Amino acid sequence: MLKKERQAYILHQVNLHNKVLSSSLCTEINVSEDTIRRDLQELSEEGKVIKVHGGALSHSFNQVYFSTNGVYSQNQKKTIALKAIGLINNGMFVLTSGGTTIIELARSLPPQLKATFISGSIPAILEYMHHPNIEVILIGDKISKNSKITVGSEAIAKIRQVKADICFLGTNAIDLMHGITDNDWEVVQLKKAMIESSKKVVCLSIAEKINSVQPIKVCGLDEIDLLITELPVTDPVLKPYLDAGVKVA
Amino acid sequence: MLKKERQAYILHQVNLHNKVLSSSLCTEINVSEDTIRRDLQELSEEGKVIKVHGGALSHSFNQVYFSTNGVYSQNQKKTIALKAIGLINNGMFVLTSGGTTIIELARSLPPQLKATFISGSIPAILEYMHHPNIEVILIGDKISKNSKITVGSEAIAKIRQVKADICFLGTNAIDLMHGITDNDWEVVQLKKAMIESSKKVVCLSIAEKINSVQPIKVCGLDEIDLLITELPVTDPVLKPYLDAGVKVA
DNA sequence: CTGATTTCTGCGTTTTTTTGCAGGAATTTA
DNA sequence: TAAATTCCTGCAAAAAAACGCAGAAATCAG
Repeated sequence: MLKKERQAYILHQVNLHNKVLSSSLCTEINVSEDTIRRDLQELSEEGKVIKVHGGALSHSFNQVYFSTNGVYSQNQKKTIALKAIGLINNGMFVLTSGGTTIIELARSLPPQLKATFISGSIPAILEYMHHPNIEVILIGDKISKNSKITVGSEAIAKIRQVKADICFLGTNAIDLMHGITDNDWEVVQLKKAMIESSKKVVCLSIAEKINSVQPIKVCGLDEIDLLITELPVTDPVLKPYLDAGVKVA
Repeated sequence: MLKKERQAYILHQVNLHNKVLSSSLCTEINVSEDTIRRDLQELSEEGKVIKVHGGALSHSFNQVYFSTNGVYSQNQKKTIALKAIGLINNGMFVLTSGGTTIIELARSLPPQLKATFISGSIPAILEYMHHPNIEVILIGDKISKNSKITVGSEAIAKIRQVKADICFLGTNAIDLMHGITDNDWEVVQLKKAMIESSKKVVCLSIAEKINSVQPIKVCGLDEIDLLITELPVTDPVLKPYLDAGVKVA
C-alpha cells in the first residue's frame, strides 16, 4: 500500500468517525505503529487532523465539543427564549424558575411588555430588574448558594399563594419514561410548587437535554402543557413526545 | 476512550447541567476518580470549568456580578464597614438594609465569620452570596427598581417574624432634631420594621450625611443604639450627638 | 544499466504520558 | 467532635511516543 493511499484512508476514517486509534489503524492497514504515527504526524502538520495521545481527532470534533464561544449554546437558548416570549401577553403573571435558558428569556423580553414576573432566582431577578415595564416579585427565603435561588418552606408557601397565568421551567433533564428530572432536591420542591400554582406549565429545554435523566423527579410529562426546544416541531427527536401527548413548540 | 474525548464529554456534561459530580462521572465513563480529578484539574486550568470540592461547575452560571462602578467615597465607607464588622460575632442573626455602605460592609466580612444575614437588598444579597460561611435569608416581595430592594407589606410581615441580634441601617440623612430621615416612603416602612425586629440598632453614616434632613422620618435618635461614622469619636461634629445620649463609634 | 542518493519502513531502546493505587491530609457533613 | 468523602502526593505499571539505526524500495545521474 502506498503512503499516499494509506494517509487518504486514515483521513477518511478520521472524518467518518471523528476519531481514530493508532492501535486499530495499524492492524487494519497492517503496518507498524511507527508508520501510523509518522502518518498522523504529517497529517497533523498539514492541519488535516489533530493528533492526540493514542490516535487522532477530526477538526470538527474540537469545534463541536470545545466551543471557543464562551457562552455555551447561546443561540439555541435565544431561539427557545423567543418562542417562549410569544406566549406572554400584557398583564400576565409569570412564574419562572432559574437556569441559563430563563436568563436568556429575561434578557430577550421586549421593552414594551407589561407583565408581572415572579421568581426566586437571583440571576433572573437581576435581569428582570433591568426591564423598564415589568413588575418584579421576589420570592424570599434562604438562599441556596449553589443554585442561586431561594429555597425552603417559606418560598414554597409564598409560591402556593400565587395563581400565575403561566410558568416557565428551565429544564435540566427530560425523558419519555421519567418525565422532568433534576439534581437538587430543594429546587425540585420549588418547581413542583410552581407547577401547582400555574394555569399553564411550559418547559424550556435545549435539544441536548432531551432524553437525559437526573436523580430526582420533578413531574411527569402529563403535567406539562408545552415543551419548547430550539428544534422545529417536525424534528424526529420530538416525535415520541408528540406521540405521548405532549404539546411541542 | 481517548483522554481528549473524555474531557470533551465532561465539558459537555458541565455545560449541559451546570455542574458535575466526580463520583457520578467516574461511574459513567468507568475510570478511576483520580483520572476524573486530573481531567477536572486540567479543564479548570484551561478555564473551561470551575473546579469545586466533589466536582465542577460551569463558568457561565457563576457569572453573576453587580456593577460596582462609581462607588462613592469608598475609603470612608470601608472605614465604617470595618468598625461595624467588629460588632458581629459568630452565630448572630444580622438584619441589614441596602445602600453602598452596606455593600462595603458585605464585601469586607472576614471569611471565617459564620452568621446569618437577612436582607431584601439585591446588591447586598449578591455580596453575601459570595461569602463562604454566611447563611443568607432573602426577604421577598415586590422589588423597587430604583432602590433595588424588596418593599411591601409581605416584606414587612416577614421582617416582623424575625428577631435579629443586630441591625445595620445605611443612613440617608441624620440630624439632631429629626433623627434618621429618608426619601422613599416604602423603604422607610421597611427600616421601621427592621428597627422593631432587632435587639440592637446600628446606623452607618458617612460624615457628609450628618446634619442633613430628608422628608420622611425613620426614627428618632433615641432608638439608635450606635452611630458609626468614619470620623474618630472625638471629632467635634459628633459632639452634639454624644451630648444627646447617642453612642458613637 | 548501474551505482549513488534519497525516501520509506520496521525494530529495539529510551523517554514520556497516562492511569490506577495506597497512604495520609484536608474538607465536608451529621 | 467524629465519620465519611474527597483531595493530594508519590509511586509503579502499562501504553504510547520519540529516537536512532539499518535494511528495503524508489528515484536520479551518468
